[in-house]
Amino acid sequence: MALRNVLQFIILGLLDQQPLTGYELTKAFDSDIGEFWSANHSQIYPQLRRLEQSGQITHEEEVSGEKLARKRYAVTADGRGALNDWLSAETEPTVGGRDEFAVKMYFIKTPDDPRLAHMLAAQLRFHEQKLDHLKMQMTRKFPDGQNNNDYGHYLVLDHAIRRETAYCEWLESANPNQ
Amino acid sequence: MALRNVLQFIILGLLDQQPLTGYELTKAFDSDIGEFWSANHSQIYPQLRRLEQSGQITHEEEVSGEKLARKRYAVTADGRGALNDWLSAETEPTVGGRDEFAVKMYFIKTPDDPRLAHMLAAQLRFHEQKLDHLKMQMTRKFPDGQNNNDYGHYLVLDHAIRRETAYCEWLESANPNQ
DNA sequence: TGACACATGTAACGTGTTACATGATTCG
DNA sequence: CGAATCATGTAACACGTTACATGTGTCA
Repeated sequence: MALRNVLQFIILGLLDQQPLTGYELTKAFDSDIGEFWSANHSQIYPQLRRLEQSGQITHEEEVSGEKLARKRYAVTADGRGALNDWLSAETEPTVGGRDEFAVKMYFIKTPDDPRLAHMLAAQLRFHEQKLDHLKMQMTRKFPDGQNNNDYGHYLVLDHAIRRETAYCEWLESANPNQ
Repeated sequence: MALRNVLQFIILGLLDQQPLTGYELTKAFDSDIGEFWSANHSQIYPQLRRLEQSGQITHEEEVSGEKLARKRYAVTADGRGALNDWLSAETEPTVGGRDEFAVKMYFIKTPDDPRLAHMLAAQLRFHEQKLDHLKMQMTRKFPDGQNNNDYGHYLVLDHAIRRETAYCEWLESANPNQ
């Protein structure tokens, strides 16, 4: 299977919700969507150029202040078509995402390994903190389960919370001193 | 943070368990360890060459039949040192592994979307099957919780099972018709 | 003798990260 | 007026996937 360049579709999807600048797109990958896909501005700007050249997006210059011109991009009919084709296509399930810590654990031979407790504790601190942060976002954005107009957003947050919960439970269960 | 070339350490770790050929290393990434890291032979053979050039591994020629010479690699003292340094170093926690399906879900606006049920069902079939497979491996390799001599192997299997369980539960909960 | 697994390598390309580079706006 | 953020771009490099390429061993 050829590489599909998923980034282009994510950009189309974000621009379909509302027109955005490259800078705003970049920030979007640091929030909710970043839980399951990330990208730097150095990938985004060239991709925007290619999407515009192929007629899937257009931009308007927006001037704020004296000189600063930013480009606000919007999806064209063509782009919306490509987005819907992508959404409707069968999705190759994700297999074996890379996890350096899990691989390190594979090389720990016995529960007595003196490094084990510290390694687990460090990861647990991080993932517990992340879980807290995600739960706060959930209560802030979806108080009392209101999610009918923004279901996808709710789904990925819920997914991330379940993932981090399972990760923490694994880390706790892996500690033989508990 | 510079890219750390994790692959080299995984190879060292696998060779530290027992000497292996490039072909056998390649197969290792299709089994247990493949749940959290994968690599093709086209990455492995060049990496073996580099590891040998830097003195971290050596190889012996092994001839089977008339002509077929395979190279069986083993870790040197240097290599074992590098492996232990890697294992002992702090591990940058994994953030936001890429998941194309989760990203697609982000763009589903409402629970009424006509594509939703089919999308969820297809993923659920896959992940349920995978979960079954993992559970079978677990009972086959660790009947009655015997894992003291192969703890890491047990840990990653357990991790993969928890991950797939959480994934399935998410997919089921995301289906509004249930 | 044909298919399939074993076995090793290189080349081309796509994707992702880090670093380089520049300048404007806002707010204290 | 200095720092932080807004804003856009390119270049170099690292990593990963797919395709190309070749040959042996085993078993039906």
